[in-house]
Amino acid sequence: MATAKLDMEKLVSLCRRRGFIFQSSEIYGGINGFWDYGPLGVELKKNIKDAWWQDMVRNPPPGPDGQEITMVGLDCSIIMNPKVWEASGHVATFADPTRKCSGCGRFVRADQLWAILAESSEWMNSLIQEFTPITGAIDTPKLLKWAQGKGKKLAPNLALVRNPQVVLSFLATRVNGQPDAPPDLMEMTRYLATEQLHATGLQDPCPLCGGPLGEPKPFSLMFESHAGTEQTEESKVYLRPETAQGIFANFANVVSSSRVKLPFGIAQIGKAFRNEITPRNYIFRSREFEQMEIEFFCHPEQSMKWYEYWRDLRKKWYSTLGIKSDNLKPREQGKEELAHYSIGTTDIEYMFPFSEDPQELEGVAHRGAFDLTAHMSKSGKDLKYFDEDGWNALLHERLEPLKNDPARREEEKKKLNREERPKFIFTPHVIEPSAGADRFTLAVLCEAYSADQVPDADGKMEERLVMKFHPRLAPVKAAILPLVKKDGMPEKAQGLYRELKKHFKVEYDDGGAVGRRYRRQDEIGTPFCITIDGDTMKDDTVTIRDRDTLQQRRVPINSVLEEIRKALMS
RNA sequence: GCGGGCGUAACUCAGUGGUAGAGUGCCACGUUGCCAACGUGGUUGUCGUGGGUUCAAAUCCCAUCGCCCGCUCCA
Repeated sequence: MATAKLDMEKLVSLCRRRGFIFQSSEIYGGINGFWDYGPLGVELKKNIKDAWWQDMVRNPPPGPDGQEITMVGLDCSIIMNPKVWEASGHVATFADPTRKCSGCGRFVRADQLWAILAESSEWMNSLIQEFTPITGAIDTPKLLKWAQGKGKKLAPNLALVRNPQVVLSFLATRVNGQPDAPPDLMEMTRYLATEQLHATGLQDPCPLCGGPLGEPKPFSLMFESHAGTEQTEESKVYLRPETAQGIFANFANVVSSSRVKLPFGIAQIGKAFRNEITPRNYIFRSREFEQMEIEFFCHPEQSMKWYEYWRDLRKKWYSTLGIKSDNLKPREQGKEELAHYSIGTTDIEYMFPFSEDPQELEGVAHRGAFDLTAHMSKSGKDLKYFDEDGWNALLHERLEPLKNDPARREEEKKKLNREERPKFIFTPHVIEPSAGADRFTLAVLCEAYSADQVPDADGKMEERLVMKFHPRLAPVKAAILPLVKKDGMPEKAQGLYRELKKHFKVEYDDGGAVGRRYRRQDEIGTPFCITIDGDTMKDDTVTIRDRDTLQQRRVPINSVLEEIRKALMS
């Protein structure tokens, strides 16, 4: 743990120093849970998003039966009609009134308070054995003893524990005042939680520490804003907490406009916002983040096959971009963990250095027909799919034999329309591979970070900091370096630089000794250094230095483009 | 949100009431023919922020913001 934490700090420091990631609004003291990508960070993240788009949308691998699969893209607005979030369940789920304990600061769902107190509150379970609520009898000495013993440990902020004399006297007044209506368990508990009855009225206790709970307040993980001039409840809008709902809301548009047939997927990369209670672990859990999501629509009967396809494909994708499989942990969620709509979910997790446990990079969820059904019922629009191919095939099969008997043919057609056609109209099931672009960027940074030993000019071994990015993801693909700043080398090098920058992000650097320049490139993970030396001037060859092996190869200057391209395809 | 720790240059850090520092980096010039070379010169600060105590505050006190760790939350 100690070494893991150290690595993380070094990584954060490197990312700041070299311009990968900055804290947002730093000159104003920063803002918790928001991050900026610097000049190198933006290249890295863009490469990640481009790789995803290329490999999943433009060139997805064949499906489970070797067939080509259909993928299209979408880019939806961040703010949508708020009804979208009512339909998806986000408004309901997050509008749950929550109460904050002023003692320990923890939050309790208001509607679950008494259930939690009755079932899983440790101090309540202990306290309940000290009195006999059925008769309403109160054993004051027993309660006092509890308050001074077990109570001190279990419920340090409970009024009874903090000030037993006063609390018990309030309770006694109540019991003696209305002997015909003894307090029930709930009322008695509230008395025991109340220290200043006249000032505050009866209090509800925190199930964890016994402290008084505040008023219920709706706690939403969604950021709110207003659209339009008036800031009223009617103009309230939300910043999307996920990109997925924009896809569902556009399902019918895509089907009717782009000639796609089931099964097919819709992909989207975009920002999402969640007002996380505790943003933590660098860019891992931030309040503004970017998702790379696919909603893959398929026939319900084939959905398990597609679920497995995406689960396996998505894990493999991370490996092809240089994430060691040892650090990648697919984890099938347990039944109790699953969201209520999900038939199955696999989290693809990564062993980040900041945690002993693997943390989620991506969730591949089988969402069934939940989302389309929800939007159908909320919007009143038909989002079912009509399998025309299947229907036409059936028509052909049944009507072809009757082609010489028009009357029977017509009759059979009517019958099929009545009895068989509805079977080809259904709500597709959805497989959702939902990846975090920032989380993967962080994983790539963690995975790439390494220190090795290399000999310096005197042959002495010394530490070298190197970011071993996959060439495809590296923010800079190659550095063009004149060995020395004379004899026409800079000019020659600049010529090559101008040629290469048409194709890739490359850097030109003629400052200082070449060794220093190599190390600088190592630290930002540039896979290749192209050096122009004296021989280049004679025979138009250059050396290509490999970041990881430090080996140099001499190649013709006009083959450099192809050499880099080859590495990017690997 | 609670508890604990921390906050000084781009980075790592020293500085415990009396002139704000070091190393690294970065920039320029010279030199330099292959792995953080060398020389010379230069560069960087609201000491996180605000207030208080004091003749005097990076240093002591209070508040606040941010970061880290733990709790909690994570559809």
